[in-house]
Amino acid sequence: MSFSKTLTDWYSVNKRQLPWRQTTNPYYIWLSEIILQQTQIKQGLPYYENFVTTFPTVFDLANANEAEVLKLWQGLGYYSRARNLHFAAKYVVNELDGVFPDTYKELLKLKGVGDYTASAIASICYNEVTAVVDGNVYRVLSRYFGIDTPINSSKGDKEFKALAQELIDKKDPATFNQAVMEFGAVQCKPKSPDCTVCPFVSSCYAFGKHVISELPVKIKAAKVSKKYFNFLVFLTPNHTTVLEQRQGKGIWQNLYQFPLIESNKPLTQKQLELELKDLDIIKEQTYELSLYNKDEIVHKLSHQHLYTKFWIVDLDSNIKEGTPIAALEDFPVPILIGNFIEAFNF
DNA sequence: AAAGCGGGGCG
DNA sequence: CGCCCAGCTTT
Repeated sequence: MSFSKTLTDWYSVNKRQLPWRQTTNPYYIWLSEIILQQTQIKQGLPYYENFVTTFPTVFDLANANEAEVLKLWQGLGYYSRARNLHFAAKYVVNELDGVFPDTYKELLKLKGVGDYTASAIASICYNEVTAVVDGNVYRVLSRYFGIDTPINSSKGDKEFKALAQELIDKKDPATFNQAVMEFGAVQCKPKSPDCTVCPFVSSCYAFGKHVISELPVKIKAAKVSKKYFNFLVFLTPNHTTVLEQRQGKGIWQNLYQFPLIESNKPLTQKQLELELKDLDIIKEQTYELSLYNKDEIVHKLSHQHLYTKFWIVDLDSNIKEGTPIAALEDFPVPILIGNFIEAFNF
């Protein structure tokens, strides 16, 4: 039996029921694919439900403010996905009369849509024969065929894409693509897959050679850097604080946070007080400074570890541009800030 | 080609 | 603690 047939037979028996499998509406498929980039289904599912409920059509999404979109995305990470999602929705509405692109090539023009996502939408919604290559596909193909080209290299990119394109079922690319991903997620898992119940066991290279745990090959990432974050939580007599929007290019772009003093080493209270003198908010003010968390909160990103202290700055008088404490929940914030807001007794 | 970008879950 | 997740964009 062919690779494709074995795979799709497995899929017909083992596939999970998921909301985006009940539709071929490109708007919903697009939403699901963006949400699921680098994200496990269990984590992305509630966000998908929220998005389709809040923004039932691409017009609703396009008409929203970016902050509303980011708020709904809060906690999911990789926030450029949300910004690009919103940008692309406006593009579809304003430039394409709300009609989604219907080819791989045109889909690629949407911000946030790369090779994988364009292939997924084109195949699932329009039956275009273009193979998806995601983390699951890398794993399944590298093991079954014994390919040790690093998956995070340009050579690996081309090699696996070409192989998947050979294997894909030309008559039903949508089912094949979803089947290979589902197979990778459910059966050919990263750790300790149960090969005794695998339909490919008799012909799988990695199983035969006992190299399951060595495939796929991936070039290791550089070591993570450490940063020291000092957030200033201002409190005023009339129950406001200060929240600012992150600018520039780094992490959490366009999300909100408490005023931040970043340093290369941990700051003592004395060192921080010196920094405070330069702040506009503090000028001419008397205040009382206290440290909220004695032990630093370590927030781990893919390649940064953020050693975080929250400093409470109790001001004697009110300020002009304060954010009412009651309005805090309306702003999109990084989960690190969100956790603090939830825990702190304002 | 390499770096940057989140947060959660698992062994 | 390291690794992985329905990857993309920028440098």
